[in-house]
Amino acid sequence: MATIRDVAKHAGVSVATVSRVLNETGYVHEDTRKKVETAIRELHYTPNEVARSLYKRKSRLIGLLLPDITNPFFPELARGVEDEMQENDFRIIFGNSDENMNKEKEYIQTFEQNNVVGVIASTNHPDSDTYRKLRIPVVFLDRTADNRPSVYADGREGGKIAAHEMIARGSRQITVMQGPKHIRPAQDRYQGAVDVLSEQGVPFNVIMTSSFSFTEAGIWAKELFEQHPYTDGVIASNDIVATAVLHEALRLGKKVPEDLQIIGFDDIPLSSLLTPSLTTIRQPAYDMGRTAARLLIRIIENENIDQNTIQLPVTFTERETTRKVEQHG
Amino acid sequence: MATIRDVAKHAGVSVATVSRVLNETGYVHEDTRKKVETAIRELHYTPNEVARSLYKRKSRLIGLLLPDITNPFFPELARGVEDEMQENDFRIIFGNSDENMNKEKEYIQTFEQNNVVGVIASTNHPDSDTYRKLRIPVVFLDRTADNRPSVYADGREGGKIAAHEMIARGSRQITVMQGPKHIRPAQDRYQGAVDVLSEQGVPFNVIMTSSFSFTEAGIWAKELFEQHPYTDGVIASNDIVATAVLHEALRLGKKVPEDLQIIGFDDIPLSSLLTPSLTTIRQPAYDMGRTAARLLIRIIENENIDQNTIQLPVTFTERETTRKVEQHG
DNA sequence: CCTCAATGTGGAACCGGTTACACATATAAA
DNA sequence: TTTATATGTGTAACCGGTTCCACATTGAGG
Repeated sequence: MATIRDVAKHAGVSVATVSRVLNETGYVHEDTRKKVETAIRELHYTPNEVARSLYKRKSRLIGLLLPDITNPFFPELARGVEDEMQENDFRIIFGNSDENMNKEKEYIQTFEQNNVVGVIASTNHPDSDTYRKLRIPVVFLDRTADNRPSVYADGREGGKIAAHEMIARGSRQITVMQGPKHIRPAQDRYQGAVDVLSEQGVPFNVIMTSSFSFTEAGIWAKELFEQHPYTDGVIASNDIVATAVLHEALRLGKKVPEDLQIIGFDDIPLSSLLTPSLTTIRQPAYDMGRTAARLLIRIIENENIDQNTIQLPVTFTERETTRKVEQHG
Repeated sequence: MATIRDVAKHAGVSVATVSRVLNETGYVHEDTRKKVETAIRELHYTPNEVARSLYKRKSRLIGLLLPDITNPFFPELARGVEDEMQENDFRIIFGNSDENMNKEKEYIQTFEQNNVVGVIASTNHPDSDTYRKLRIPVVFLDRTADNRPSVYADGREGGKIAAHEMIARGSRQITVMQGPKHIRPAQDRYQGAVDVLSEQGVPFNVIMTSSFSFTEAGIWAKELFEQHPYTDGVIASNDIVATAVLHEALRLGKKVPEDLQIIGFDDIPLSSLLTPSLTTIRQPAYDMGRTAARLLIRIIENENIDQNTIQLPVTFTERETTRKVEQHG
């Protein structure tokens, strides 16, 4: 690999000059620039980012920490982040945390050790020391932290909408699936739904779940219908469990949406391809990723930020696991 | 951030000594080691990986290049790679190529510039200069290249199995969906299926598709039934299009598997949650990822490799979009 | 008691960039 | 003509680690 000194020698100038043309800083005579550029081309030179990063104490890398990329919601998020970062010449060191604080810590440490300029993290503990002590800008994604940069969708509102729509469509024996306790957005959704249901005096049951994994989703679906065989409406904690519930319901011979309505959460890509296609509370995952990336870049580049925490809207995405609401008027 | 010199001063030794205890190289007196370790702890010192990487010309980073993490097959792959790497103290710089040679080049360049020790890539052009000239070990994942390290599943065999099983289950008007031309594994599957169908003299049609995206999958499904309304068996190029075909078939009122059988490819997590659940040719994605990571690590660590290219088996995963085959005997 | 190998430690060069500073030259203003 | 300023370039220190080499010191073997 050619170094800047090779280029300098080849072009008959000093390394400082080469560095200047590389970075377009300081004065460089037009003729000199040409010579240097030729040398760079001839030697196929590309600057060593590591050396650069060492001196500047800043790389062009950012750290991305997500719970589990195997959950189809997160690839969308990741893709949004990546596309925006790519366009701005930042690259990504990526890790899955499995919602596990130790793994998180390990990754955050790696990020620091590699001089990343910023971090985007979906963590359940934004207030932990790990983040408080971090001297690198962080944007929390799909999570909130008071007054720290974050991009998220309004889970509580989503839960409320789900409950409202479920009631409006006539379900009266609703089951709410409470997502994993330690996952904040899951709890928000749950709370939102429960609030509305209580307020409206609609009876409901709760099924607790402890993960979002595909393998376990089926188990909870079974559990649901064993414990509450007569539910006529399920508000699921995300589209994965909603899919499992739908699957189990059909297996049991229930008619969806006639006997049973289901509302999911997230709107993962497959939701619209299910049969019946899944009614869900959509989160604009890709946009969230892009927005978070954009926010982080602005922070890194020291632009002044008008808005630290950005909330993106959730939208009720009506498909076929809910009945049509009667037109009034 | 504390540096090695801070630690040295604090412990009353030279930086060389600190480095020795850090790396467990050379001779260090037990008492000295203790002093240094205390200093490290007291200053919360962690070595700067960038400085290390600069001198050694090797980091603890590896580059992972996948086509599109939004396709549910790849997160499994990625997860396998990550888990194995994590356990061996390697971290990942990640990028999506969108099967686009320019993006690939860009990422490979970033990888080099950041001194990654190895690369895992799903590329359709393993023989391009980009990879030929790369002086960093590469393992091709989900792709083959003669005699270069690679981990993949036997797509051709998968295609054959699909065709055989389809025939064995009585479909006689088979439609094979030919995946994107530029994606090698897709073509292998296609070829495998076509070979068997031709050989057995079973008539079939072909639908060409040009991507694996969710949004377009629906379009091809529609196209399929417009052009070949009487097909009684679809061999899809992957589970995404298979899902779309299933969706469209049900929408058209077809009975699956009675009127129409469908076989997918990959076995993405959602396949088993569809109704009817999807019969598919399973690729052990997670294992493929782990295996590729393991292979790369062995190459990096210069262990001698008995087997350069590792082929993992595909398995016919019988579910509900195919009929039971009659028991003979 | 002497010699040599094993043990223990520090100084300084090095990795490949960036940049502060010194120094020269050309040009414009006084 | 003198002086201030803009333009152009090079030398060397620096970023924070690792490692080569030189230089003790210690202990075993002869």
